Amino acid sequence: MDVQTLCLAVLAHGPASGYEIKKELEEGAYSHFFRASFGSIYPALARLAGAGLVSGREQEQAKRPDKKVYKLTAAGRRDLARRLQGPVGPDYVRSEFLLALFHADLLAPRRRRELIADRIAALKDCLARMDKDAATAPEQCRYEGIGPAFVCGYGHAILTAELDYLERNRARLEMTEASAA
Amino acid sequence: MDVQTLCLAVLAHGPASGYEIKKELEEGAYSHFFRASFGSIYPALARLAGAGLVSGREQEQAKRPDKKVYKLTAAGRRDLARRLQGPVGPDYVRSEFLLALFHADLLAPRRRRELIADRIAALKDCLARMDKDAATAPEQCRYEGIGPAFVCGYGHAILTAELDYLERNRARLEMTEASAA
DNA sequence: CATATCATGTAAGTGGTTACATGATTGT
DNA sequence: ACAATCATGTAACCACTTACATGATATG
Repeated sequence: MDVQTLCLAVLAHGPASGYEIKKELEEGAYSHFFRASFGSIYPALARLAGAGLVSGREQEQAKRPDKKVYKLTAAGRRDLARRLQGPVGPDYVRSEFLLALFHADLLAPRRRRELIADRIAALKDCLARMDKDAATAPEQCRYEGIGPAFVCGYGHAILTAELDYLERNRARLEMTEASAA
Repeated sequence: MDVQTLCLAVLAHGPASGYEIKKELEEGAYSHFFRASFGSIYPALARLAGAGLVSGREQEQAKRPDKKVYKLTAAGRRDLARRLQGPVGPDYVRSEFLLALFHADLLAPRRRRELIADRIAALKDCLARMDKDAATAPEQCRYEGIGPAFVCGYGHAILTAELDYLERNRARLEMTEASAA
């Protein structure tokens, strides 16, 4: 699953520029299950346009640089649907946090506490943003429909479980080596 | 966080060959938060050996190809500890499953059912294996100590939350377009 | 006065995967 | 017979990231 498919997917919810797609990926709902940088988004968009799957139109802006707003073509929407029919690969997860905690025995107690505290803060922050997003104007939301709602609920459930686990079990890990032995 | 660090991490729990490290990564506890292929493991091991962080010794085997068993040197263990002190980056997740469900409106009802059913089966399978592993001989386990136990519990909590969410909410998604509209 | 946001794009570099090469042994 | 497991390694390829190039406007 490459960045091209990802751009197609974001554009399925409405027109956007490369810059806006990036923002969507790092702040929006997609941030929980995908990522991409400018260096891959812009070339992907150019190739999609070349293949006729998206159409871009230059848009002038007052007091801001011009931007190229892309939108899905009919062919692009069909292509996305076709790509989503294909077999889904397994989730790919890479967590430096869990790698570090897996080796808690090599970590100083304060380092363990720091890791856990930071993660708890990040989880709370993320959950707060999700709750706020869900509360504000369900009509004017960029993502409507059953799919986004289902996936957001999925992400919310995972984050809640993580937070719950950490709060219940942090004491086990934060003991000093001496008391743990 | 590269494959070298990962190899160092696996070897911190005991000596292993490249082949065994790969198995550990796709079947063992690490599979939940990291991945790597032979094409990256063997060169990583060679470079670690060159840097004196691991030492390899050829081991002949009856009725099996020879293998090179690597183990951490004192310098390697120090180096791993140092690497784990560094700031941990954010988790990297890439889920084709969630990308597909995010666009449930482009999926046929039976496709949605198929995706959910497959995922539920995979989750149950994974949880069953974890429960079995946890039950059998805590003494002879490759991974002992608080770190692995904590991380396994973490993974278990996430998988359980996913399974729970899917079973509670699958009906929302599996309705036909007609009844959903 | 410096930093952040908005905005697009390219080039170099990297870190990885896939496929290939090789071959005995064990299970179906 | 055929596929899977055990076992190591290389080479070609690929997608993606980082850094660079450019520049206006807003914010602290």
